[in-house]
Amino acid sequence: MRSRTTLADVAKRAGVNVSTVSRSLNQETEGQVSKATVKKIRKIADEMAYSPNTVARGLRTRKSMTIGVIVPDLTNPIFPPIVRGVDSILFSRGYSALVVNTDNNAEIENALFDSLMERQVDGLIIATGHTERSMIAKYHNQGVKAVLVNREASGVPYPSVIGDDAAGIAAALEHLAALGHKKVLHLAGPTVLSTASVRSNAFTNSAKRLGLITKVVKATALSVSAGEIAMNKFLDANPKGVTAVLAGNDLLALGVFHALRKHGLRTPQDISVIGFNNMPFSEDFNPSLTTVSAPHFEMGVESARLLINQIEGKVTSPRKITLPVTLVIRESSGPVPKR
Amino acid sequence: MRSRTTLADVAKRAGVNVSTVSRSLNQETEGQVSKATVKKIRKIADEMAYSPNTVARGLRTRKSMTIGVIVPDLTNPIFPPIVRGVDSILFSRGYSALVVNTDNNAEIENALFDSLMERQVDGLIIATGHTERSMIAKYHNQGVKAVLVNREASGVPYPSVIGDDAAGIAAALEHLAALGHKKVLHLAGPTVLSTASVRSNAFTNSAKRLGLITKVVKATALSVSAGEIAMNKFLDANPKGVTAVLAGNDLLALGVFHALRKHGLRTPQDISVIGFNNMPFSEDFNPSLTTVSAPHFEMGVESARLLINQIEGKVTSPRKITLPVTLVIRESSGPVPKR
DNA sequence: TAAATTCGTGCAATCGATTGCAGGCTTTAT
DNA sequence: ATAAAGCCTGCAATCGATTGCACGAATTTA
Repeated sequence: MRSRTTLADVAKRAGVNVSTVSRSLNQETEGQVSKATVKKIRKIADEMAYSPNTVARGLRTRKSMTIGVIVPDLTNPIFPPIVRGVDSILFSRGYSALVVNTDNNAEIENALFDSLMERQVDGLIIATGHTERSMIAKYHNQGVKAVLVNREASGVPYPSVIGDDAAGIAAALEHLAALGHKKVLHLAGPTVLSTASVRSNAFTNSAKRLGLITKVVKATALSVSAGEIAMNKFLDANPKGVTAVLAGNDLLALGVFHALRKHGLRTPQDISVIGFNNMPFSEDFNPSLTTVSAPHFEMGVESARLLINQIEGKVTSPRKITLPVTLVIRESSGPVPKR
Repeated sequence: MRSRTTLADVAKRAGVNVSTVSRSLNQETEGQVSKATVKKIRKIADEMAYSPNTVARGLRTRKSMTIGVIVPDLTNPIFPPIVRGVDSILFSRGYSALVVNTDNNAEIENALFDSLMERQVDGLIIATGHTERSMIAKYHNQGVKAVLVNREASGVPYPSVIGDDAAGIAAALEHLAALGHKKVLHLAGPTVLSTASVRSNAFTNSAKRLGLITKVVKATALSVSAGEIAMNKFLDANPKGVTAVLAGNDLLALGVFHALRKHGLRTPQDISVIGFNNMPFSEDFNPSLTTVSAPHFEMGVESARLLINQIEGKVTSPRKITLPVTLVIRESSGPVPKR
């Protein structure tokens, strides 16, 4: 890389001290310099295509203008919208995002955390879902500013942004009940993941209120293959156990589709399926997936706002933002089959 | 953020100069310090949980250990795998990736480029597809190290990593020809995007070789909605014009599905559809999509390798890496309908 | 044994910004 | 007219590392 023009270069050409150049180019300090000088220096800086060295500035100001965004896996389609939401706010405020993937692995997460700290990130947006509090506690002990997104955060010392999972689950179950379903399976994710346990609890509560007969099975991960395996196992044991499945997320629901197909069952004629997230392309599945739509982009936006407020010491923002979700009814849910 | 322990802190506790600490902790320079001292300092540094300040180091060494990754849009599902491939290599070599989205907008791309330069990135991985050379030329003029990924790069001064699009298109057309198709439509992306124009040319060549009757229509973007709009228009004009469609990518193919459904046509009974990329979940579309599978993760891996070699001045690597692609036959392609 | 190396460590400059302090020059107030 | 206040600008320290150079001590060589 060719070396770029520095403050000193501009200063020399303008015949002034670097400090004057620095003050002239900075919004907050230009008042300390005469209008004429500011104008002259701005012009010269423009001509020389000066642009500040963020690294040098960061060293002096102890602010890197960089935010670490910790997600489990970017190839899970709910995360790109969150990241883009985060980015949209960060960029407009001059920050950049350093996105890292943990693959839900604590060891990797630790290494990534260290790497982010070495890079002097100004804060963290955490979208990983482990209920394990120790990691979060560690961050907090080190005085790290952070916001949690898309994960429950009760008892945790950070603000959070989540979708209204309980309301979403309730809406889904009401929809199934209205279609006449009485026996419903919840295919839950592993309870160590916070979204999984929240949705699982919501399922139990709502189902009881609606008087539904329920079963719950747990998948070992929030993935298509884990969903397929768990559902295959369930169907082998209880071929006619339920008329509907509420999955912990859309990936699990997709796994359910695969399992049902393998068992020769049709959706929704034999069994209805509902997912959660309304992830991209869920409308294009076969059949299109009834699911609870969560506002991932907005979640990213709000979490970035919260974090920046925290960093810049603005008024204390709400500790917890819950965004509304909506049930999107598509082909995969239908009336309970007639006997 | 609480301030972290610095070299000076360790030095004071060890009763030595910072330079000795620095040399002791660095792989390449520890030979300059006595074994005993190294051991003692390492121990103290460990106890004090010292970890280097990348910003300060970067200022001095003029290396930020950061790479800019420029993509059009992270929510396009082919990019997350590329990014993760890039990341897997970068992380293992101590680099971090700063991923930015241009939305195919030149103005935004310029602003992001400037921002990346200010952050002193050591190099760029460019996955945006504009055939526009000016931007790339500008990068090169500024002495920026870069690698292009998933885009044609002939006449451009940077190495590149691409899938073998021509072979993929050929395989797809041979498959259609074998199924008896004679009249095939190519739904191309906008020619300003390099992948679109490469595939379009490959289509024309292969089709001629196979003796197919062809039509080509261009969508205004590589997106589902652009594909749907273009295909609707085509079907309105030529209801029975072709028996198969080869789309420029999977998103366009999905748009074709939508348009066909709207026109009451079945896939593949009435019209076969083939996509390109084998993006995640294309196997779950309705019907599952026959498509050309491109190794996106590996493309990310190879591009990161190429870039690091370039940065670290290793042996000149090949200028262009072409990775093999494979046709994945699924439900959306079938025999030509009988009259 | 003396000279020449080698070894281990410290000193101080450097990377490119920001910023407290000081001082010269105007301007305003008395 | 003179003191007080304000306005500009420069000097120099600082952020936390890396690294060329120097120098005394230890080791090798002749």
